[in-house]
Amino acid sequence: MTTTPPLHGLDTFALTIRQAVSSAIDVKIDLISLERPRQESLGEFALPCFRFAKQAKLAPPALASKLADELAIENVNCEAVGPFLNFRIDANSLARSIVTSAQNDNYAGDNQDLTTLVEFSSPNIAKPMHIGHMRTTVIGAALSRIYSHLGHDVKRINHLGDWGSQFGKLVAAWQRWGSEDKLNELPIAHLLELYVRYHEEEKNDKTLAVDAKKYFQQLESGEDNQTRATWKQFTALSLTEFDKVYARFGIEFDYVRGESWYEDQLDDMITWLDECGVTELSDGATIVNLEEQGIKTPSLVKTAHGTTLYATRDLAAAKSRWEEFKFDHSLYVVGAEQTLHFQQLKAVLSRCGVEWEKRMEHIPFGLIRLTEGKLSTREGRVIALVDVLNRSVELAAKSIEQKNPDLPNKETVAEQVGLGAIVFHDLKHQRQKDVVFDWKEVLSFEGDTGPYLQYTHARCCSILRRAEKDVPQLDDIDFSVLEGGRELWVAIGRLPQAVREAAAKREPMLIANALLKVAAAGNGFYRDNQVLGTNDDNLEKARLVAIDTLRKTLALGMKLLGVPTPQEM
RNA sequence: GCGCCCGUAGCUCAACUGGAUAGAGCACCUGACUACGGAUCAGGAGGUUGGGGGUUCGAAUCCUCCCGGGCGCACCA
Repeated sequence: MTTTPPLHGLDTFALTIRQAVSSAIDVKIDLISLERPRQESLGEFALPCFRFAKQAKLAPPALASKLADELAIENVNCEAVGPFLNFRIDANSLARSIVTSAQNDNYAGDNQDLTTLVEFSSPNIAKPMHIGHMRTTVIGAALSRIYSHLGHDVKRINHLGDWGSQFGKLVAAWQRWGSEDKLNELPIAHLLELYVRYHEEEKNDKTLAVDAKKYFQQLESGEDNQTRATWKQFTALSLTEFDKVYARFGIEFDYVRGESWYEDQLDDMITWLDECGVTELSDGATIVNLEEQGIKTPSLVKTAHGTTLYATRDLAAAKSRWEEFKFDHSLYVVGAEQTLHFQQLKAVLSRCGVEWEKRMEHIPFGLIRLTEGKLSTREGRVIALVDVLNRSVELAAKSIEQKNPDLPNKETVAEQVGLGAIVFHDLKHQRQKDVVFDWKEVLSFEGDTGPYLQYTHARCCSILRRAEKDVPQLDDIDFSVLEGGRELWVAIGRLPQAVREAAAKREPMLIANALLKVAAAGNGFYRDNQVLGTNDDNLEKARLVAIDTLRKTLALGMKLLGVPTPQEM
């Protein structure tokens, strides 16, 4: 897979500069990596000369100024500032190059021939989705789109929590206190009520736990019994609810496969582990010892009373996916609290001697906490995901009523803005960090927010709409008119690198930050450069193209993140 | 107790993975012309990067020891 990646945005300039420096100081081009100057005013690229000073037998500042004198790069001016060499791209070719590049539909894209699995969202059946599910859903969906844009064949997998002893408990509760009427009316709420009641009464009623175990064994038996029928009903009802949420986020899965989907592969999994010679018995349970892999806690694949566990199912899922997809990458967008589980998973497979285990990767993210403490479904410390969405949309609607009461499609736009705020807020932070859920902050529409991007996008659409003509062809415009937009062109030109880095680090935040810079520069641009009504056809044409390029770039980035792009708001 | 993650402006977060004077938003203060949308823009104030020590040309970033917070540590998922 050593095809050279396509050059987008500032890439062409970076490459030219690196080539020139490489031959000037006789250092392999791979070793020359450009950085960003401290201040944008210094230029677009910087090269710290410390690393090459020794070989050149010059002090870093001397080398920098020597290079500044010697280098002659077309359309690039270089200047030494102390030990740094700063490169500044000629304004005209910057504008021309970036606009041309960003107008391409595949801007920041690639055609990497890879198969990438992304497992994300994965809510539990019979429980409402809460804000804890938001991060995996939003991050997973964003990563999927990013890889897709880079040409990967992406398989989105929703690994529903639809199996396990909890369903024995739920069925036990259902048998005692369940109500068909309530179930039909508010399915998830009723199931949650049963779940909570089970845990309350379990302490005093020992027969509950006995029943729960019995029902789960019935479920696992594979027979077509009453327990299974009940479970199927719960699953279907839950999925209907989940799908409503996914539809609002604009997310589609390629495979909705719960843990139960791997049910008939579990025996084979245990057999396979036995054949690999990695299993042993411990207190009646079947385990895989991982001490040699540096993990003290063994992986438990079968309980003493013969039922399978989370680990068993995930092992089966991993193997099944390998056999089906022969993936290049298999990413698990799952909370950081499950780090040990994934280490164990990979370690077990490693002990079994499979090579593809290395292609599996846990993408952890910090958990969402409330100011009152950790989320707990049982203790009622939850915020339902739909509540967050609804409140945000409601607030967006209010805002529209205030700012733009004549807007057509108010409801649709309110939905787009409300969701955009939430999605962007989630993706703005580094994955790994815990976040404290704060209504005020999540529902903010000002400053570095989703609505800010949407607003900038809408302003562009507005100008283009008022122009009442098609966006001019590129070969028909005078780029010298756009020389003043340096900040904007640089911001747009840096998006492709942000996309590549976001993909490599599995960190959508990098795109979010790059987009904020584009929007900020864009707002400055149309403030300083009046587009319409200048009575200068040449000027208007070029600036229309500029606005269209800004609009297009924002739309691309927002699409990757999952932030809707209304044309008016 | 052991392992992993985190600690940066009053608050929420950045800082190109070792580079230049640590940057944004919120909140606070000041300002924006009958110009394409004020969900915007321009400016001000705000910092001993939790603390000590070390590595080197150079540290928020790397190593080490403390302090503080979070998560996890086999018959739940």
